[in-house]
Amino acid sequence: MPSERELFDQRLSKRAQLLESSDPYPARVERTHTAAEAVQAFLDAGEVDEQVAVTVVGRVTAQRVMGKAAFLDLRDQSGRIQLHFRRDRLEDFDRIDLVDLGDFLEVSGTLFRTRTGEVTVAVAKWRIVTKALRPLPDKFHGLTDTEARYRQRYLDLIANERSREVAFTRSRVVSAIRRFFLDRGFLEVETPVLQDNAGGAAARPFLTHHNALDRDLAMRISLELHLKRLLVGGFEKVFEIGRVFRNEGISYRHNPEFTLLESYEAYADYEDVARMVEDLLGAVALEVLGGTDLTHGEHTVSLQAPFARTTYHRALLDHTGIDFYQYRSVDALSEVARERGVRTEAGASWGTVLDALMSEFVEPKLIQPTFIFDYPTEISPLAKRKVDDPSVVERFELFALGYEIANAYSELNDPVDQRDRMMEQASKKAEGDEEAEIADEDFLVAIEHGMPPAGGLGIGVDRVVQLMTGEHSLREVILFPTMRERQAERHELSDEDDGAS
RNA sequence: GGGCCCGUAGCUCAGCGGUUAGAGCAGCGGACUUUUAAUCCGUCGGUCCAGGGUUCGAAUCCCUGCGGGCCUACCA
Repeated sequence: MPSERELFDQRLSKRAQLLESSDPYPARVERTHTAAEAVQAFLDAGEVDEQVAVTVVGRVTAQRVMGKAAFLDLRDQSGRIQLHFRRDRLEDFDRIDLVDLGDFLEVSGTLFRTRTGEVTVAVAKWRIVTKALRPLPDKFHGLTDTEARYRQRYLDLIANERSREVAFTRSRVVSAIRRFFLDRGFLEVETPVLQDNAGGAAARPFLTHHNALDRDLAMRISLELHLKRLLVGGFEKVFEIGRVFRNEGISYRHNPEFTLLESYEAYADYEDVARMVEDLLGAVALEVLGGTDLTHGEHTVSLQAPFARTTYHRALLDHTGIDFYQYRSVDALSEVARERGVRTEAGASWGTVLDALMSEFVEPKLIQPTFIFDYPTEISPLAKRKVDDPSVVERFELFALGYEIANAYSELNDPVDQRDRMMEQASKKAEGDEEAEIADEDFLVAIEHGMPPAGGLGIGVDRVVQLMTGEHSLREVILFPTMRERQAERHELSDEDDGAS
């Protein structure tokens, strides 16, 4: 019955038939072994047929029915195990007609090895524990339609081993990061997602509204300003792994919500943080991959410390021949940028033009992990100035495979300088720069009470997962990436009568 | 945002101006008690993304829209 409607109705009617004698959705199921454990138990018991009894549960992924016998494949999270049903052993053998691919079964029996060598459950007792109403993707070709893979990730996870692997790797990356910080004595905290003002990064926020308070709120774009308040409060090492939201374009490198790690350590500076980042990435790679080398297409990247280091000024000079100290005005700088084919927008600031040059000529070349130190003050309003050159700050970014992995500074804790720089950002914002930093008065008041010298760090966790998995698109490492709204869903089949047909 | 490509059965795909749009898998009926992409016979199944246009004739060509992918630009 090929139309979606017919397939659905057919399964509904099987469900109704099951209901006559049993519950196709029981709350309680038995399980003595996972699929993998069952096979192992058979091996451990000396591979004697029909000796080891197991009860396994899982989803039916293949059926090979032969009149008086049937083989079904049952899959659980641990793997797959084959089931053998025989008419001469089962009074309810014919009920396998009510089983469809995708149903969940609870099966008890003993283990044996088939003629072709596969460890198999000789089924003595079985029942359907979840009746599925919609068909699964093609058992052989799987699900390849990228849109369907993202919109219906559960189908992707059923059909594609790789998608499961990436999800597992992501989980391991996050727990490795968390363990790294906890082991170093950092306190894990959670700070507000809903805020008066979204600050701490150059990005546009999502805006929302609290009805009871009749108050507009913004969703956070970074974790920074609240974590620093905790430094004021006396915590010396804090970190947060949390979702942030940026109201910007969507691409294979950008999702409107992504996971950011930020850490702050009192009495450390950015040099200390750089060493910590080397340790962190090495530790994560070791735990997730078992080594510090990883291959990405034609590139082999080594996360073995120490990473290459250069400065913003040096890197730009090396890759473009531009010595930005020679071009102190926006106009002069824009002119050389234009000569090199970098178009700059009308209201672009000096720092923005520099950043455009870096993005164009330097960052794509940074395949091996490379620290870029000492950023222009103008594009780093929350970082502490270098003592010997106030036009640059103690800030580094770490690049690998051509994209930014980490961003860190010696945190600006002079409240007067901070206020001045926030006001400068605020006036840019007033002039129409939507990504300029806001002046957060509450934050300024906080640091006016004294924030200890500290090294801060931000890492895009999704990017680290990309690095570790070798996935090209961010959407492959985010289980449910943001998608455009889909109109005219044609999936609403269930509001017909649910028994009959 | 710009450029290129894609959208046909539940899934994977063919058909690219000419009868009534096809195949494999899945489904349904039948045969088959150790199969594993089971096999064999039969069979059901389509808003060819949507709307408009060109044409004697459109899944096929053109336009618009919707959705997606890749590349590119900003951010992490």
